[in-house]
Amino acid sequence: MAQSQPPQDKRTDLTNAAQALFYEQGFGATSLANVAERAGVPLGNVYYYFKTKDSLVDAILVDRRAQFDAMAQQWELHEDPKDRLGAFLDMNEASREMVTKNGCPVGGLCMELNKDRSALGTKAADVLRRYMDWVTAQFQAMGRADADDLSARLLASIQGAMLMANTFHDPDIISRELVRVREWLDAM
Amino acid sequence: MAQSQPPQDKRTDLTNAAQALFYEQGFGATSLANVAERAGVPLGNVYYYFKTKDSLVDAILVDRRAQFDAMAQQWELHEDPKDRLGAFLDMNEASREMVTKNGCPVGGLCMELNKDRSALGTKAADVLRRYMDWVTAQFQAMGRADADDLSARLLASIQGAMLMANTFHDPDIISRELVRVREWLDAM
DNA sequence: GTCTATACCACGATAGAC
DNA sequence: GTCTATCGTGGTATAGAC
Repeated sequence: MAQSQPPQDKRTDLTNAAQALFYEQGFGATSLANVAERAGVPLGNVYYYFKTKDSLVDAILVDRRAQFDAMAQQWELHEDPKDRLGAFLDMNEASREMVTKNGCPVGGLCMELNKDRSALGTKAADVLRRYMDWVTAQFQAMGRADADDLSARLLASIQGAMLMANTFHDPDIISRELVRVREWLDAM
Repeated sequence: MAQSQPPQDKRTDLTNAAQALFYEQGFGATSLANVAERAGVPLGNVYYYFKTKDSLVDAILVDRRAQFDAMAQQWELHEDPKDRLGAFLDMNEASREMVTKNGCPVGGLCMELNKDRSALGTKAADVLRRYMDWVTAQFQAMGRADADDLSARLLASIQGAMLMANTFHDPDIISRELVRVREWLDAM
């Protein structure tokens, strides 16, 4: 009974390595040998934890969703939904340097996995959908009837700023867009 | 002297096929065999026109720039710079179904080629930069001192809407964003 | 559960006949 | 200029000893 599933550590090492590499290089450009090396695990052993490469990216998509849920839980400590959205914007501001280097972790996967692979594309979209739903909920709490539209607008402006910041290597594009979003929110 | 360089047709067939496939599937996911087949050219012959796969995507980047220049030339028939930007928005509205299926042709390449390949990433960024510069020029013609910032804002909102429309398979995200951009422009 | 060796295939690129 | 055949590499995935 003791330690029925103890070597989950290795599995975690693999998902962490994969998450980093898929983000930095993209899914297609990352080999399982890369992941194994970064995780300090022999290549052959990867297949004990993940039958296919697809199932590995599937696992990191689940991780990303859980990471969002954990952050959202913190943001929801604010009473005012407007402050919750402000906390969400703070997170985006804090990650601007990373995003300028490698793009949006979620948006990048959505774009790449939607290119051909309908199965994985849908699962990547589910992660972004989680962002959408949460932001929508905040606008609803603010009593806005057009919460869904406002949410799409907020996320689109951030996604676009992240893509341009990444393309032009300029983190200020993100900062300036976030300032505008804050003004727009404050005026509501 | 007659027909000194007549078989440029085959080269054009190859770049057209590559442009379509890189857009639909991404650069990394498209093999030269795919391109050759789509163009109706035997695989080995591809290398007569393009020494490497990189030089092929390089050529289609040049094409995309030329395609933009040709469109911009049309838009500039409008006297009022605000109308020129309106024509640019019309183009985006017209391509919303295509973008919903496969994402932004320029943004997609910028994201993918910026992931690892610094050389090609810069060249892809140059295409988006061309959009930026043109939009900036219109805002300058409108007498706006913050033309560069306004341009980044306009393009970011469109890029973000395109990414979300593609992710969620919903072209209306693009249309709604374009309506807002038009209102924002009209109020200037 | 772990790791080595390897099967198998697809890709980019080249050689060389025509 | 065109096309076939193929080389070499590197990828996913598996077999099987430990």
